[in-house]
Amino acid sequence: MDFNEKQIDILLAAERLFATKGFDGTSVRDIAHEANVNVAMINYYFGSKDKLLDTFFEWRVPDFMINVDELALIENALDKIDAMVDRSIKSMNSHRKLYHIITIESSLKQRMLVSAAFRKLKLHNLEVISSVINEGVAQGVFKGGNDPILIHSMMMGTFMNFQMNYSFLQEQLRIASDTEYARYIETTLTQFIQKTIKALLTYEK
Amino acid sequence: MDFNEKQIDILLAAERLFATKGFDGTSVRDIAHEANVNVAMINYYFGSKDKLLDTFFEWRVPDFMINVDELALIENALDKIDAMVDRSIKSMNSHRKLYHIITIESSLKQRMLVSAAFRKLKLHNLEVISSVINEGVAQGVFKGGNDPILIHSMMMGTFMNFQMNYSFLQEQLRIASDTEYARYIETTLTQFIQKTIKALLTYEK
DNA sequence: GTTTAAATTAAACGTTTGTTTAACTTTGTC
DNA sequence: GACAAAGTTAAACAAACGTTTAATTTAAAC
Repeated sequence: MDFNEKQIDILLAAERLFATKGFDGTSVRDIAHEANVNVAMINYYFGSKDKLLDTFFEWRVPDFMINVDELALIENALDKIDAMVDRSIKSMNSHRKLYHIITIESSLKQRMLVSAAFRKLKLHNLEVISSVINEGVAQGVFKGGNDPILIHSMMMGTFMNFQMNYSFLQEQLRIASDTEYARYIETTLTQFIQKTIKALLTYEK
Repeated sequence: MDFNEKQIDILLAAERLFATKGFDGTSVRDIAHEANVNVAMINYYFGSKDKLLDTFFEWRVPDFMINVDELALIENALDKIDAMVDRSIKSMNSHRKLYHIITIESSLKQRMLVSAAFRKLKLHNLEVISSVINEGVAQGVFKGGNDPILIHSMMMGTFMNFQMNYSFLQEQLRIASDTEYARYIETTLTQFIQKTIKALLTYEK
């Protein structure tokens, strides 16, 4: 999957506009204008607006996959949790606007290609977190009886909530800039999720 | 705010369609057809499509407010957490499709009226959870140093994640019907969030 | 330098969008 | 039963939508 300069202009323009106005709220003319290309170029290169979204997501999806090899090097189960959360949040946060619109689009309609690719991504990440937890349980570090699906949902949902309610949370947390908000997510929020998972996995009752 | 039969037909039709196709993805003709009314009736009664969404949300927003009086009767801090989570999830779950589209819409653009009402709602619920936690800390039941904003985000985000990825989660949890899924949210998911919050608030490190 | 394919353009395509109009029917009031 | 207001309708509105066309320019190959 390699694109020429103009195609990348279009993909990046689409990313910016989808993130602020959503898929349906963005017209191909908006994208063409933002990318400084003729309207017809979008259909010429990508076929259709729907296929542009599909292509776009497939272009980005590898960035969201949790790197298993990296985790394999870590022995301590608690450290593994920390690392996994850290990498997950960092990758989602670096393309958080894309993650935002993909979540919205695949939740609204079953756009086949996007939803299928998104499903594979979630499945991969779910399997990673499952194996990390199971390993910790086997080592006797973690208590059993916790469904990885719920922990995965908690992590993803808490992060997504920071995406979807960002203006409310910026206000509440008294954060002025977007960059400071991004930093907050990669420090305080990350630590919170790490702490939450570890608290859960070692909780008595 | 009282509506006649036909207006309620329109509001309910809009709720169904917005939930499945989103706001931008739903046309006024779709709504008119679903509600078995003429297209012009929507503008006649609500002014515009945007105002319909505003009116719609203001119509439903009281259902999402956590009832403070109910919580005041409970003395034990842990029980109070349980009750608060239970009521929050139940109210969101009973109108979960609406909550879904409101979150999406207010995250995409600053629809003034909707966002303002939604902001007030979140502020109210955040204050409730803050006071419950602070009370528990004052009683010595909870450890201090936990930001209520993060706990609130975790609860809302985890629930919302079950809304936005429901087809993926239905598959993973091997749940066949929507009603069974709703029941899962009100039992297993609710217990998970309750446990998570209590684990956090009593966690050592 | 000619030929062929790819890239790019402005214009037009047919639909669909939200909204308004103007005619008509129903309902309630005196 | 006449009158006014409210409710309801089919039709039309202009604007925006995604997409396609046909003409033109650019680039590459021989």
